[in-house]
Amino acid sequence: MPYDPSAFAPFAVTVDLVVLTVRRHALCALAIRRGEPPFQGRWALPGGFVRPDEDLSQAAARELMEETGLCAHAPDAPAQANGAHLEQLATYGDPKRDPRMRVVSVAHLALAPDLPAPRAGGDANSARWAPVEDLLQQGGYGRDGEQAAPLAFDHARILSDGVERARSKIEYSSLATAFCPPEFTVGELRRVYEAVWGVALDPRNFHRKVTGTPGFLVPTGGTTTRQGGRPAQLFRAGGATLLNPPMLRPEV
Amino acid sequence: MPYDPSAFAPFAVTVDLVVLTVRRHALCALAIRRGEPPFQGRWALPGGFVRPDEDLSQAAARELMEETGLCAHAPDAPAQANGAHLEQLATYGDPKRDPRMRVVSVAHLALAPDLPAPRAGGDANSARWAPVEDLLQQGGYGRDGEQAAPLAFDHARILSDGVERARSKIEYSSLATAFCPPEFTVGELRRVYEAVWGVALDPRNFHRKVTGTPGFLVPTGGTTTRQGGRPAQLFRAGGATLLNPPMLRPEV
DNA sequence: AGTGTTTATCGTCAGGCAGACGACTATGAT
DNA sequence: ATCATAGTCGTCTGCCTGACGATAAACACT
Repeated sequence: MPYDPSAFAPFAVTVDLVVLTVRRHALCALAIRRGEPPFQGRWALPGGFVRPDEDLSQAAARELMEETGLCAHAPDAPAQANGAHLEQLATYGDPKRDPRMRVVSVAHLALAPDLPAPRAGGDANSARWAPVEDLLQQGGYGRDGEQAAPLAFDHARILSDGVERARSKIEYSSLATAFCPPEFTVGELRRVYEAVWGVALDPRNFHRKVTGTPGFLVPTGGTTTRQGGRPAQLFRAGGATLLNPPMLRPEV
Repeated sequence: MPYDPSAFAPFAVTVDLVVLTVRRHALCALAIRRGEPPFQGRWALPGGFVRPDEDLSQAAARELMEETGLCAHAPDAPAQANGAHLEQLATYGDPKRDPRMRVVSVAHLALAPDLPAPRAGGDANSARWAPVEDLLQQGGYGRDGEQAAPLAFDHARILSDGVERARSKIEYSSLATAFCPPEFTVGELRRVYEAVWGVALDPRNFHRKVTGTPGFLVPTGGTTTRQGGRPAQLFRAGGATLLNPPMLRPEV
């Protein structure tokens, strides 16, 4: 019986963002410290309400811009400088997920290159990049000895789902380049895979694989020694989005 | 600025269902004929409002039961007889997707074995299994010569996304068994892959692949000749959910 | 009873790709 | 000059897949 006016209750609809980047060989996510109850003082994912005239992806892109200054290039939007990959992740609507009211949150996943310090309404103290293991471990201690409180709401679940999506998606797509600056070396791309998967990869087999996949990497002609050692070729991301055959994640 | 009460507008939240099955060697979806405006008389996906005290997956399972009589076994629910696979697909929230009001729809994907005739509130004329190509082609003619009007709302997009999810997911998971009855033969499973992908597969290589993947199929000891020809072994779905290495979909 | 048809199942073989790893190159640091 | 670091090119072996031949066990005819 669709659309019987007495049959539906109003919901609040929000977007939450899992913004991932690779910093210092670790997969990190953007976390915001909550300034008000509930969960005051706890870390949470950035997010906010969807506006009445906004599509979900627009709302996610707007939040991403507000929190990080990144322009998202979704599949339907033109690519931009300093852009990030943005895609819908999943929707969370447990009736008790927000103690105040019924909130349905459409989570999005954003992948960005390493950035300068985050900003959150000018308050640098209330936003940070944190390794995802630190954010996900329950009741342990972070690297700085600070007690690691669980994330607010069901954000640990959302973050976990986002990380798993990223881990599996770089297997069969060229998405790992979204973690890299516009020009990058094969070694830098390999370190992205190593950080996201948390494993070590053989540099020689990795080089053979990525340079041998048509459309994955396009040489720019330049070289760099910013990682030390012998100069490495610079590449841009090629047009291919799907990797066939995929990059296999080592098991166990 | 989360949760400023003046900052959010109420939305209606619905679940829509992409219910897929394999009938007569074709991938079919459940379609409901709309009895009221807008899009009166057009075909649409089954769905309905999420109730105030219901989780999204509960709402989807309830709608599935109402429309088909199937009990969903989601990953967190116990398996049941006559059960179907159910998972969240994606969420659609374009401000204009429903002309009457702002509706955010959380689409779910259900996979079911071939069933008896569908029911829709007792009105058999308003629900049917239709090949997905018939539902997705715009302005053509269905097999029975009937003008094929596009699906209501953005349901063609939702159905298309659901079909693509199913097509890709049976590559790397054991999900194709969700289209089969509790006991099935290798040939029946192969016909599922052929119908979902729309290609012909080599029976010998397929047999080697599925019987050689540990945990995919468990022999029950029985045999059947319901497909004609030499008796075939019967199998149940094994415990494995991920196929490694995957079943590769032939390209082109 | 024999013949053809259908479906299932086992085997063989060649090519492609991945993991393991050796060898060499080009830079900066000591 | 030597070392450490990182990048790049090869080789070899084993596994998996695609392409197919061959056999097996049922049913439907004649």
